[in-house]
Amino acid sequence: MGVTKTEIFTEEQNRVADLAKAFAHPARVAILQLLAQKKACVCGDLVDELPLAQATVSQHLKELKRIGIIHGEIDPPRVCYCINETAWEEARQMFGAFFDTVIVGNATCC
Amino acid sequence: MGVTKTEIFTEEQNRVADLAKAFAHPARVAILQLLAQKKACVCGDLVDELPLAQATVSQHLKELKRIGIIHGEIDPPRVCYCINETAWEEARQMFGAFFDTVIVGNATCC
DNA sequence: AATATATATCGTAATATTGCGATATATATA
DNA sequence: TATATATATCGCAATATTACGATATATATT
Repeated sequence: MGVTKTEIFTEEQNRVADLAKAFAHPARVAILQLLAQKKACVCGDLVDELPLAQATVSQHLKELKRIGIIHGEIDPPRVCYCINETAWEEARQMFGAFFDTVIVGNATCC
Repeated sequence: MGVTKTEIFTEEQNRVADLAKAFAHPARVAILQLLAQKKACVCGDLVDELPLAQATVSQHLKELKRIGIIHGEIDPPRVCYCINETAWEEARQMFGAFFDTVIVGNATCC
């Protein structure tokens, strides 16, 4: 169906999934890397760095904003995008906690 | 198009994106949590724990196997799934490194 | 006011994902 | 050999995602 049954999962599971979506496309990974390293901030610079159409980049930025991992500040006629450090920390915590739940070497069956 | 242009991104960017896909659906998050906490290992137990059809769970397991984050061991007629600890560590490293690339509080524009 | 610049949104096409019932497969047991 | 059990795969329908050209919007500059 392509329609995820979000209502049957916990808030945490849905949030982890949503945050993971920010990283689940190489273009968004590239955008986040550029923003994280402050190599680019202005939308147009991101478009220049990426081999994608302006409309496509804008769409990915919109998705990242929806997730909350970045925010944009209007500086007419430009828009400056930055990592939302609060959400970034939230993601770091969530994934960190997640990875720590595995007891390495504790395999009981396989 | 729904067709990602993987060839224009780096190996690392594509790998991060692929690993993130493992976490980018709440059902897969739930599966990984169950496996990580060893609350379930056998496919049928996962199906019992999740409010999804057996075919759907099997499909998610297949995707997780494709990514490499889990592996399955046949124990006829059952299949025991486990976290692939090597890939798990790879993911932990990759995301950890990624999160560390942000220079917190170093905003130059916004 | 007209124009240029930067970004967002619209519309559309192609492909991917999600979900499930039905069915296939493969092994153990009667 | 027939049957039961567990899992995988097939086929389909609905929805989501990705990508881009065209266009809209919004602000500066001439």
